[in-house]
Amino acid sequence: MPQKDSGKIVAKKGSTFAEALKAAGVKNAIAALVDGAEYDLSTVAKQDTTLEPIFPDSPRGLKILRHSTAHLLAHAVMELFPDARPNAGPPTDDGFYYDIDMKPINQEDLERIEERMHQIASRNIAVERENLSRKELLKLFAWNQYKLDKIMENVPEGESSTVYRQGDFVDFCRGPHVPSTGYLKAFRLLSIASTHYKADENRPMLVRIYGTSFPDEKSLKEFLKNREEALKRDHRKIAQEMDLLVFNSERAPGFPFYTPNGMIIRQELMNFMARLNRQYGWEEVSTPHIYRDVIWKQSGHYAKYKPNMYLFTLSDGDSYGVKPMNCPGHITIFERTPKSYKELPVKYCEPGTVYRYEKSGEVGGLTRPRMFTIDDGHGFMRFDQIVGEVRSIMEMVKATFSGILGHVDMTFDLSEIDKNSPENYLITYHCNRCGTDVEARKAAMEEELVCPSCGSTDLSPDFSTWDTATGQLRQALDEAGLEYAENPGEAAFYGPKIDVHVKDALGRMWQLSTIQVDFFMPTNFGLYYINSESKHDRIVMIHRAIFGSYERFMAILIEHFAGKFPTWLSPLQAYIVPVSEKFNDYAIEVEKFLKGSGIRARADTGTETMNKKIKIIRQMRPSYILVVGEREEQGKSVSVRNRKDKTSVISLEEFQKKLLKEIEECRVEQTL
RNA sequence: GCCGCUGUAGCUCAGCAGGUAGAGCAGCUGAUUCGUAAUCAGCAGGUCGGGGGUUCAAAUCCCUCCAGCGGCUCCA
Repeated sequence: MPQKDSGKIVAKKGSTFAEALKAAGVKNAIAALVDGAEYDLSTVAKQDTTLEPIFPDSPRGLKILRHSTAHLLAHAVMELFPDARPNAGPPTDDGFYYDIDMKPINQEDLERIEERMHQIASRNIAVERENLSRKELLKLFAWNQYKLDKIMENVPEGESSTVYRQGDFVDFCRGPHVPSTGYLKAFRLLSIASTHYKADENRPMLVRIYGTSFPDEKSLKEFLKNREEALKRDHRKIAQEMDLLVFNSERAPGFPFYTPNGMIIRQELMNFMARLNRQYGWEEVSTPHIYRDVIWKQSGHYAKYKPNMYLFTLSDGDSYGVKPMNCPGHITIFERTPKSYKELPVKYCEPGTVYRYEKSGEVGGLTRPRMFTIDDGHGFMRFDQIVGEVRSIMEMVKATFSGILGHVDMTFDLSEIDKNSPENYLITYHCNRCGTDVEARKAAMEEELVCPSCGSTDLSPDFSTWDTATGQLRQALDEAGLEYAENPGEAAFYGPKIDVHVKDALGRMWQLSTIQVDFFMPTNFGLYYINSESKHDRIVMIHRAIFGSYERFMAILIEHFAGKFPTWLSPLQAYIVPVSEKFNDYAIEVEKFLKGSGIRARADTGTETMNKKIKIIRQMRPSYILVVGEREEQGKSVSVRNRKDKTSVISLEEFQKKLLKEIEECRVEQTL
């Protein structure tokens, strides 16, 4: 059993951390924590040192374990492929990888490498840390340009750094690592991929081997089982089985086509959102999909987004762009009349379909399509209204996910400006000579920023607008009692934002909702309102989406529910099977009765046997299977089989009543 | 876009030391009328992703294009 926190352990001067832990009766530790820094167990205390053991089942320990397993991987590769040149092998969220310059390998090679890793692990070779001077390091790794690059980048002239050695294998590394290869027991190589050195297309291609590692076999098995489950739930596979959508790779690569079944789910989600929007004061509008290029120039999308847009020019010379975003359309509606401060906020929403050209290698399934529909909303408001509106949107977010998933496990990010690189953002600059304020995003400018009134180049960034807006987002989160992570540098260039992540049934986090404050576009479009002093004042826009996109959200729901949608979303709510042809009439009667109240019911009067029908319909994942025969016909009842294969006999009217209630309430669990 | 893998019937896949295609399911026809996870028989279905080349002969070998999948953020 892994040990719990064993309180304070002191390594006496001159003894190793391993000895100290042993003396304290601590077993299974793989490293030690001293003042927040991680150390090898072989570290010798320079003075009496208070340390904390790191166990492999803790987050820190797991990282170390996986990092060591990455070394083991490189070690095995070097034994099998002496020409290989390892680059980098870090731990990741659920395992590790190692990037190696070598000839492409196949699945068999992967198995051989894994086998060799087990061999090396069982040799239980000590993993030893050595401190070497820069010069020694460069000499040691003279054979490997990648390591040389790292040494030169990371070890200043005249300084030293560390390597880790296990037998013949040595790696330039900060560590810490497990004491010996024998600590690595439960690991598995998962896949072969490839990657450019430093993610730069112009640099050489490296083989990336992914793997994972756990403290024990049981956790590994669990992980692999989970992974397999995720594969089984792949939305592309289930969407195929349930006939929800198709892709036609020749006619429209990357564009989803919804079939009638898929459209049912999509439509239900849209209805759900439409209702919520009405409830929270978001008015639905509809905007064109194609615009003259002038609007894209004005919005700034051309400057930043042009390579991802579908553009065309007609024979009369007019150029058009298909919309990659909905905001310009909503702005066009908003600006049709001047607005008084009393009218704000104005909130428009639309299930807005956008088209974005994704490079061929980037498209895939519903998560990266080239066309998707955002449950988009743009609020136009005064500065002082941000907090209230953000809070209201947060309520919508909560209502949405607790309503659809039945529980809410969410995390929040507050993405802020990186004040060290103001040039990347649209901010105000204050002229130090004449006091004029000018707004600019320096990174997008070709010439130096000068004061528009006096021509001075002495301008200082003024973060006050950003600070206020960020403060308002923070306040909204605080007032809602939510915990959140603050991420400097993650803001959009036009304003700070809140991102919402939701956990699915497999424990994966998905970024869904986003709430963004925007100063940029209102400026570009010259949006204003008339304040109480009859003066023009600045409009602030909030962009928000709750599902994100219908496509992506559907994909996530498919995987979350493994296709077994709550009844209100299910394309087939009642599948009716007559016991034999004799009862076809009653089956049709049941179908008609249920359909009459809007239930998606289908009687199968085909010539197959009942058993076969039940078997085949399984992949369509109907909510309920109704078997009807003589008894049911006599008693005007149905034999109901739910998704857990529980059967019950109930009167037809009662069934209809209960089903309607289940649908009406968007119940996640079946009630029958 | 780049790298690797893959592309054979509606679906899942076999065939690939080169000798012009095969199975199961789905579909169609007929028989069967059946109480909760596949009744039986027959039929039909593919210019093997597109194009080019090598060859007497290409699904199979070579080139090229297209598409799908996994990666291309985690840094020693």
